[in-house]
Amino acid sequence: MTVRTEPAQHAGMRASNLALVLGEVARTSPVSRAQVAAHTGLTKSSVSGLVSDLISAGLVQESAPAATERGRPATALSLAPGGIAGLGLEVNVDYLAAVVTDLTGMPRYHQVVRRDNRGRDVDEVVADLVELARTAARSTASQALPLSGACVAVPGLTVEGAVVRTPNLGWARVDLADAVGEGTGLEVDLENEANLAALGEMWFGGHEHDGAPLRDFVHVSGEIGIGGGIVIGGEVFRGAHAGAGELGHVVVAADGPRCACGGHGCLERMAGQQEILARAQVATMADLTRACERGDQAALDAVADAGRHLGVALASVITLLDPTAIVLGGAFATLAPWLTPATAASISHHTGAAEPPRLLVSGLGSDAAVRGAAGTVVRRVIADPAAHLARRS
Amino acid sequence: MTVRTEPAQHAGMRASNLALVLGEVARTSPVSRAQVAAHTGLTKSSVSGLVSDLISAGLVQESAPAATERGRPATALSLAPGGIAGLGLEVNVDYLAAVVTDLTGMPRYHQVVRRDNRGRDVDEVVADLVELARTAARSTASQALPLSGACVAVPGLTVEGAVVRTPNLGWARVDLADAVGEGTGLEVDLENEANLAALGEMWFGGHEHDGAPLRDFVHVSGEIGIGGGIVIGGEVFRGAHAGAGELGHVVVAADGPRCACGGHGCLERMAGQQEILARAQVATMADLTRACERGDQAALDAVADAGRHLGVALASVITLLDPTAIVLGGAFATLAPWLTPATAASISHHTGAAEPPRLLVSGLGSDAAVRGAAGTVVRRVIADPAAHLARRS
DNA sequence: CACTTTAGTTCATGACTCGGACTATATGAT
DNA sequence: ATCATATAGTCCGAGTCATGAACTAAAGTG
Repeated sequence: MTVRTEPAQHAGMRASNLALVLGEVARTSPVSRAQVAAHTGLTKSSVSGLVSDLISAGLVQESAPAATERGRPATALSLAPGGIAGLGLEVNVDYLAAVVTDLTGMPRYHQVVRRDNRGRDVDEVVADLVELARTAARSTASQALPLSGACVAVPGLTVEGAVVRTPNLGWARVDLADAVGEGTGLEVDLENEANLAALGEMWFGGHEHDGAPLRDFVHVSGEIGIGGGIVIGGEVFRGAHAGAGELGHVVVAADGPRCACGGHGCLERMAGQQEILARAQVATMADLTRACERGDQAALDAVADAGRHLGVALASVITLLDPTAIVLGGAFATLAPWLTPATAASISHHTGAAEPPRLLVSGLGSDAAVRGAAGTVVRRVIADPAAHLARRS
Repeated sequence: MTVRTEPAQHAGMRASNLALVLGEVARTSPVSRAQVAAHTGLTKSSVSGLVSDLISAGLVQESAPAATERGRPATALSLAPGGIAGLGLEVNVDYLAAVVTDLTGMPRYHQVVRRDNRGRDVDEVVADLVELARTAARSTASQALPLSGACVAVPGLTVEGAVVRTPNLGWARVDLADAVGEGTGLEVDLENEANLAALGEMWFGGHEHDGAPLRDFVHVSGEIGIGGGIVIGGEVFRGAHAGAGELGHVVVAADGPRCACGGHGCLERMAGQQEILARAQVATMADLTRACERGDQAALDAVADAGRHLGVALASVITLLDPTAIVLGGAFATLAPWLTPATAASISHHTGAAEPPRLLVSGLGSDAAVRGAAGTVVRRVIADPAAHLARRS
């Protein structure tokens, strides 16, 4: 039922099959050419030709023949770790970060610069980010890894390479993609931090559902604000104006107080960090965690209450989107031991679903977004190797 | 970023281009071959060949040459009204319905049988539906219209041709697709009534956004229950287990009473027909409409209150899904004059969105789902004409 | 050491689309 | 009238790419 918009030509056929083969290699490596042929439905001869293109492009490598049961041993194919790499960057309220990931998803460079960026001059922060990116690029070059591009995680709404607004950072109309692109010479994309965290969690979080990686889930990131990333069929769901997934502003109390967003009774207003800290009567998240650990009742009550509100929001998410799992990330991951019991109870109190989604806890912490950003770059090459071949020829 | 799963072969290339050309003809008819070539990016010679296949398959027809500015006049192409047709069926709480639609979307047969199907023997109702389908098929045959298939709208959850559960009809595990298929000799699909109503509204409702048909919206159908259909990029969004879009069970009152679904404070429990009628102290929806028309305060209050609750649910839908519009259908369309002011106010009270989606009212009434069902069948042929060519050869 | 089994390559065949040459049919200028 | 120009559509040779069968390669088995 998909509306087709592009003509199918011979080049497109080859591009599609290159992607098919490379995707198979990425998913189940090591594999032989014969296995790829069997899994994809292509013939052995076609696969041979396609693979030789991918090898000469440096995206796939052959390794030592592995003996099979009988017959001629298969030459194993896998993604080439030295083929290309992707640069992930992140601007956030209290840190800047950079990560370089190779084709296999392995991190090859990692740097975090902690500093409160609220109130700082925007140009200064951008300059810091560009410097961080250039250092990462130099390190990558010294490893003889060509960078394919960069992706920046931003805690707010982005449209076509520009930051439109970031509620908790106070930015508006910043041409961040251009700035980083000029500073590094790379193609740069911008994307919402919550969406990238969700993707990072999918690719690198190690969660599984029925033996396969999660493909339909909602990722909740409790940073200063509460963000949400919706992943459907392995892809981020953005809505009509790239504003989808704003879990923090789902209504959890119809008669609730006014939120900074202009609405009333939003989840973020009722269960955001500010509210939890105030109710627990502590100053920082670290203090809150310590208070919970020593069994402080005010802290435990504040967290449980936030968990209940979170459950109300998630109940609506579950009935509307029917995901297979919910992943709690950011501060919610840290608070999970005291938060999730209340959340799970609240979800089941508010839904009648026969098959409730699983409630998982993120293992990546605050790295999820940068790693997702770097992953986005290399995944793009895996999804369309023909474009990469065309660029380097 | 899409994961490719099928090899691209020559036949697939042609199939894709047939769909591309037919889609162009469907979208902008009448068109000339030259225009199709310009819009699709295919060459004139390829388009000629593809069009001649589509004409000999009876899907496209040539009409009289229309004079252009200069040069040789173009032969106009359009969808053939006599090519194929789709049968849409609907089982609902208080009626059965059948509609036949030709390729152009024009209804060629329409029949509704009103009768309360609650409590009736399931086999009897199925037999009635099959009889309705056979009568429709006979009428279609007498018009020399070949039926391509059928689609049944069901007020509940369906999985692979079987009804899993219908809360308001009390059915469970009914192999409806098989029953109708055996009775008519057609390929039969089952689909949720709310989803089909949303599609019907998109294809036949006449709504527009920026000059183009709506492609990202949420359709709310207020029948006995409250259903929701989410359309994203022109396609129904189903979620991981086909359970997405259950707007009726979004939480609108965290401390609300228990709902029939097992949850608490669901929209349907707070603003469903049962609740509205009870609060307005009238017996039927017709009575309610009359009461509203003559300005009865209890009725007006009951409807406004439902509108407020609906607004809370829609506020969450808007922040989560970011649609371009909300379409109110079913009973909500009838009650729109008294309902929408409260709903719109409630939405803006609970969201801080800069660009609130438009709140539209359905023009199709309770026909939306059957027409959507019939449309689904013909759209499938338009989206994949190669499959149709293969079947008839 | 022949036989079987599996992996991967080679090459002729065929199904496409492309692109340019060609025909058809109109309008407008001379 | 006649020619130039513009546009629609067809025809056919050329090029691209997957297929499928025959072939080579490299192991294990009896």
